[in-house]
Amino acid sequence: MYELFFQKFQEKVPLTDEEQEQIKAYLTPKKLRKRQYLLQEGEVCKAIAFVERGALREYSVDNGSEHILQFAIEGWTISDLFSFLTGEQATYNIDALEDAELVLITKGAHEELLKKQPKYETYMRLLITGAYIALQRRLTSNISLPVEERYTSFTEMYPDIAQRVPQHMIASFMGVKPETLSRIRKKMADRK
Amino acid sequence: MYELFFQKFQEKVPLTDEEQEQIKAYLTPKKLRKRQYLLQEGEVCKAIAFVERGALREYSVDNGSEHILQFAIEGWTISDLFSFLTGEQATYNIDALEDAELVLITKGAHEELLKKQPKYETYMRLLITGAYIALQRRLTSNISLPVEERYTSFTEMYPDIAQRVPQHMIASFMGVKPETLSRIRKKMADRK
DNA sequence: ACGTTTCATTGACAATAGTCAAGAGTGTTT
DNA sequence: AAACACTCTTGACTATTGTCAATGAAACGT
Repeated sequence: MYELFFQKFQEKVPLTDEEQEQIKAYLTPKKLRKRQYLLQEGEVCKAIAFVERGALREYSVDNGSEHILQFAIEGWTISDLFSFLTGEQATYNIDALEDAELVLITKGAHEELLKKQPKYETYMRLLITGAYIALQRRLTSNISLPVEERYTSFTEMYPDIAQRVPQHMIASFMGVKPETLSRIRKKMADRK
Repeated sequence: MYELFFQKFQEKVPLTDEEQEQIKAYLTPKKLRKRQYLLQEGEVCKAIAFVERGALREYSVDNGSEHILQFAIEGWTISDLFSFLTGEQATYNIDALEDAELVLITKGAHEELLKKQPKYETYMRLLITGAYIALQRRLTSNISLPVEERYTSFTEMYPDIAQRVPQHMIASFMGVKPETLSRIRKKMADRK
């Protein structure tokens, strides 16, 4: 249990067996069925979730239309960090696209681990730094590139997600309508 | 010297006088004239820069057109983090929009401080976490909202930047052409 | 104070993306 | 097997944004 979680952890920060056991004591397993919510807008986000198996999405809703901020498959971490850290209401929803097994770090666990295990703080710092750099790149491509090129680089960067997730969600992730993405794919196919 | 740097630091992590002196020893002051580069695409980013005075921008260039990823005025931190951390070539440019005074944390200083001063690591973690949350919000508004609403929330969120920076750079930051922003502003003005 | 560059605005037109509606194909449930 | 929900595609039309070019105003450097 928690194999993938500790594999990813140790890629960033190596741990002794004792340290691993110590951290393990703070983790909570959770299973989620397809379509089940992990978090709904308006609630307070009570945990950071690491995905051991399955696929989730994080999205906001605006006039009834959904905008996907993030996907998370095996090995990824997902949360509404702002709500988690401040205790304010969440502005995002998180739900399961496939049946999923998660490792939760609750708020209490997070605070204790920060106090007691310096390597946890280092891991968190590196995790967020990586997420920040990835997000900068995504934003850069969003303001710089035409939709077609954004789609191409998405499928190249995340071929696994592109296959597992419905197209209209990829459109939503990219910030365009499903019809638009469909037409772009057609144009790309016609050129070949 | 470094007043604002330590003010911002202590807002996140309080320091004793000795700790402050210890950290101060690792910092490097730097002045930049308007239009001068702090970093050019292709170089390796050698420092994280904190702005004591003045204004900078970070941007990428794509077919001759510039796309602004970030502004940084007094109290903000700016860097090509990916290049800084990995030693790879920078993909962004950073230059001064106004004469500026900076506090630099060089790569060597960063590594030493991480080893010797746990509060520095905590500060970095909190700094990047805040930047990450802000970036998530910006991306959400980019994929969710029409240009006009993005412009309004930009001017409300950063009225100081909106005043100090040329309009075409705000357009670039938002991912639209200067003509488009100009027309949107006209439409907003006409409605009143 | 001068000439030069940078900026913002506007117009005419082209390209791109959104909207609304219909239909076909899948897979699931009962 | 029939009914249903979900997904993707396509067409016709609208709205938004980009492109190119010109102009006037402001800011800048010397």
